[in-house]
Amino acid sequence: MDTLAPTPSTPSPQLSSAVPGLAHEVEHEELSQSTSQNQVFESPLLRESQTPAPQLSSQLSGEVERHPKGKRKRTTAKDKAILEAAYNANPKPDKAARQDIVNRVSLNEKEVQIWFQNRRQNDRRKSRPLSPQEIAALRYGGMQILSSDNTLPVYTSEPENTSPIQVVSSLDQEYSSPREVASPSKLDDHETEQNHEDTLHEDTLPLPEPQSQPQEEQQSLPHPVYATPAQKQRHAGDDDSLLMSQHLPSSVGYLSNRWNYPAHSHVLSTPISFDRGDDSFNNFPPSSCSSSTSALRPRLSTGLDGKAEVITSPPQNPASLPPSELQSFDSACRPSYQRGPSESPVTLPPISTITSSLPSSQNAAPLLPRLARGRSRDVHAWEFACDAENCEDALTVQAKHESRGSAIAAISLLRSTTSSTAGGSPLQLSRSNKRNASISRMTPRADSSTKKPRLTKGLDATGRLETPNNNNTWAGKRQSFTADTPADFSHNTKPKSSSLFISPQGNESDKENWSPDENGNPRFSYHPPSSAIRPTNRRLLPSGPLSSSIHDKATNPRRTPARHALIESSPSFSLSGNRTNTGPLDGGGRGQHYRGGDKRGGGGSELRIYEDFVVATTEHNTPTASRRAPPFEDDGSDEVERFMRGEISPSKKGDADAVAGLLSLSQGNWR
DNA sequence: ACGCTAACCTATTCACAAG
DNA sequence: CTTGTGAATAGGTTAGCGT
Repeated sequence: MDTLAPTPSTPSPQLSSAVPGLAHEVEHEELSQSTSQNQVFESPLLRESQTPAPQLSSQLSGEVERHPKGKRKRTTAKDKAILEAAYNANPKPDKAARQDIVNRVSLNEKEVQIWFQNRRQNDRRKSRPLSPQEIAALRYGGMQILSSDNTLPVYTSEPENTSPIQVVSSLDQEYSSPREVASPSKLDDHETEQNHEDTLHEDTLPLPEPQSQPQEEQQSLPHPVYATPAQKQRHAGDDDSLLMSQHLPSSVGYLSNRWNYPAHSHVLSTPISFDRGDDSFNNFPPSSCSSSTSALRPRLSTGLDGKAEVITSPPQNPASLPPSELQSFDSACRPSYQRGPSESPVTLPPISTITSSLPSSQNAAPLLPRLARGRSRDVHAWEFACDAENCEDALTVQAKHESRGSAIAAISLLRSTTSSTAGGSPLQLSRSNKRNASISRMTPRADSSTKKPRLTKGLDATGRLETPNNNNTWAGKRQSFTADTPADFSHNTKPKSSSLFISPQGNESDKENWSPDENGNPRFSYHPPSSAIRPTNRRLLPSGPLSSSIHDKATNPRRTPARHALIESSPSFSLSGNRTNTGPLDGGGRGQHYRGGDKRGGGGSELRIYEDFVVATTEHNTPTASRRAPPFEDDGSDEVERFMRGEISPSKKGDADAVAGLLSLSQGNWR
């Protein structure tokens, strides 16, 4: 929106006179001359009272709308362009660079600094890994699409024409890409199943039918290196990401970017978000181990031949798998995770990478400069490094997910993660933590002082893990949450759900999954229903509340699909009913975003589906589910199939919730 | 070891523009 | 009126420096 309102005085007054529409250079010179003097060290306040500024002030005042107290000036398009260029060149300009920029624009240093800050933040948000909820949301969205795609044909009389998109609930519309729309015909039972399986995993959609080319392409994924953005994208998608990218065109850009993030490191790292995961992730196909993994998996999977096979055995929890298998899983996955060369020393800052990928900018530039930076300020670099380092973690994580949770795996993950994090990069840790900071805030902290606890390695996951008693109290201890997981796996005790939620990283990110109840008391989003407590492999699935909440929201026409999907859905979908502020979407959770009740815990509720029977039971229980899922009710085995077939047609009303609920159900079913 | 400072970051709030 | 986005602010953290 560069449509900044150039105030009437438009042609950037200050310069305009001097340099109306000139190129930056020109502008630069002139400005530099004029501005440098004036603006350079203008007090921050200056902008407000730009008037005072000497010569230009008058002009400036014209250009930049002065914003008295409350009014804010918008950077002019021109300035913005300059800033963008500068940003692309170097997202974190040092003082000199900033100064230079200042000279070129009509902003003072402070403003420039802020601009960059905000820009980075913005960038970060975009590239930020999706939270589980978000992913879930997306996933569901994808599901819808898929289902719709698939299903429609089946159910609708017009198999071919029906554009999936149409079918797609409003929610997804934005997301639905042509691709997704894919072939209506493709659904066959297998497919359906398959879709189901990886649902979002389109890549895995092998489909008997040829059409799914995209998928084929996708399948070829496990490339460690992605030279092109496209590849990255693809990669990202190994699973979810891919899916997302496919599903989310518009927003997607941003979503997909997130996923790409890691890609650039050449490492197929699982999106961090996975790590954070709550179970929602588990449902996801292992991102990194796409094909191979899928093959290995005992659940619905794509055959090597690319055919979707439904493995009746519900996706198991790691627990169900013998260690050996887990191992194999793990190993299987690893290949895809191979560390790229870049992994080691992380040199490339993600953002820069991203930026580099961006068309406009001068790609090359960004990277080097950063390296030069003396301070390790370049968070990105470090983060990235961390990511890279974490690849292993990711792998592990992945493995974990794959395995669905062996205690061992989980533990190892947590530990490794922790250690790596701690040792390697505080940044990352901090980052992840910070990301969730809002959440954390929301969550009552036991320890806490008002201040945020320092993010130190020991404190996080590790600490928790080591904290003994965490395991049991299901309720109060959200913090132990992480720690619990492992235990859960091993024990299969109530916290089972927790296992689901475990964040591989084991750090604060887990908090994301925490959601304070209305009272502010900590609780797991998914409260294990009494049944939950049962020792079994049952896993909680999002459902009822979810759907309900979603439903409500979804119905709100006003909400943009994106929002729905991500924000609103997320909460609902999210295992944790509450999405914390940090929504990716909002990225940072702008306060405004909260409005919608994002904060509200939608979760609060009650819906928890447990793996096995859940489908059956839960469905019944959940209003939404019941509504939508009727078809499933009779037998569990086909549920998925049926679902995919569209019996549950996600009618537009299709409300995400419905779909979501179904999905979750189905998922639960698998598992 | 401390205190400072500068730079960053995240989360939020505010304003504004657009639908 | 709602939503999305950009500009600003507040509170924190970290690293480099000087004492």
